Amino acid sequence: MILAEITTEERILEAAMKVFTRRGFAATRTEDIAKEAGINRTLLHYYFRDKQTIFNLIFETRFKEFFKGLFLIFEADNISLFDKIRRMVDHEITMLTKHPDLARFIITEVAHNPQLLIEYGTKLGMNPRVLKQSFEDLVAREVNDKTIKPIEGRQLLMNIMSLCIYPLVAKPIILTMMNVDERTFSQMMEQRKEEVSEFIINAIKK
Amino acid sequence: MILAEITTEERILEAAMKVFTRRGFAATRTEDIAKEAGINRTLLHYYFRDKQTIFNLIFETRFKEFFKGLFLIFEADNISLFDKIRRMVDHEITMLTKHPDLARFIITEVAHNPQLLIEYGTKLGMNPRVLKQSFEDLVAREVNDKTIKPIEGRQLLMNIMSLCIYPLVAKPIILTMMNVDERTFSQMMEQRKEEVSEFIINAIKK
DNA sequence: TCAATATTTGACACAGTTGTTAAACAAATG
DNA sequence: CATTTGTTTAACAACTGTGTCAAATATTGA
Repeated sequence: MILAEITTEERILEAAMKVFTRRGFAATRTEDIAKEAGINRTLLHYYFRDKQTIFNLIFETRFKEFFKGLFLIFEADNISLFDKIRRMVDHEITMLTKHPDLARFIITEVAHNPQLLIEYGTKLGMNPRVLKQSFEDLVAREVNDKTIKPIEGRQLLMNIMSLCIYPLVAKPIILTMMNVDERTFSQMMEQRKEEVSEFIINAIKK
Repeated sequence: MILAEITTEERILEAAMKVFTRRGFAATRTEDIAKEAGINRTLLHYYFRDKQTIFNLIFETRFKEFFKGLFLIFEADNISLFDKIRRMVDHEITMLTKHPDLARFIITEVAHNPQLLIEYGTKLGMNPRVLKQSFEDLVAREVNDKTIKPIEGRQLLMNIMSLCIYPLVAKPIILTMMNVDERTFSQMMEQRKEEVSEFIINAIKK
């Protein structure tokens, strides 16, 4: 086995990532993962105990992917609110465009099993309340200084997340309803990277 | 069987609605539906052929629930853009707050089987393109008249939908991440009915 | 009360999924 | 070449879920 090549173990994880993310835990068959990886089911158990074990590995990775960058921006200090918004929007849309099924996957799995959020959240050392608080404080300060219109930090945060995440979550619906192809959709998302930040800033600036 | 009482058939459909909406098709067991309805599995097959039949009935109902009101507003004539936005936002948030799992259900089922959207869309006589076009025309006119900042109709539409729908879709995540209880969440959604329209209008008005 | 209808029980066949095992085979590595 | 490691094949047991059926029982309406 040459080092530069990807190992079978990685191929399996890669395949599991695809299938689990597309179909979710319940609808995924281990056979589907094996087929996607180009191996058979026995080999899958040779490397990993069972379906649940693989899922946990995948979920941890994808969970991190979904939240990590965002929390880095939350933490970032000495950045103006508007710049923070610009960074968040750009990061979220860029990341989700690269992984179009990621948000839907995380949301539906957490909806089916809310415990996952607690478990992997703490496992990755996230402290939502502290980080969220820092953003809410930042917003409250700007409101107080009357540099932006009055708005609650958590409502603004929800708005930012909504505008970035929803289009990807609802992508299968949007493609049909708006009658656009994959290529056009990508262009629309590209366009949003700029426009959404300005949309938000226009909405709140005085 | 007294007429005023709900029939067993209705009890089953009611139960199926709850379970399917919460868990989706793949993760739902007919046993779960029977238990939720307080009857046994055999009776379920006595009234309905099979799981798929029940699912189709449920999906059609919920699909209509999700899209109907929105399309009515789309169609509505002689309404200013801003009023149309206000109506859409109010309707969407009100409807989704009443049915918190509805949006996630429709989105995930359509993501698993895009054909559903085509099938039930045409079945219910929706013509997305025509309706969407009327909205895009309205926006284009306002942009042309320079009464609002330049924005594509479809981007604006996506923004409106995002701001209304995402918070409900991501509710299980938001509850934990923002550390709020059901009651507080409801209040936040109530607040959004007013604030989101104004947020949008501020974002686009000149 | 009688007959029709609704509901439960228990059993069953069938299909699908999961996880395991033994044996054979292939590839790579010393 | 001999050995280890990776992989496939085939078969299997256990379990779960679906759909069906016959018989027994309960409920209702005529």
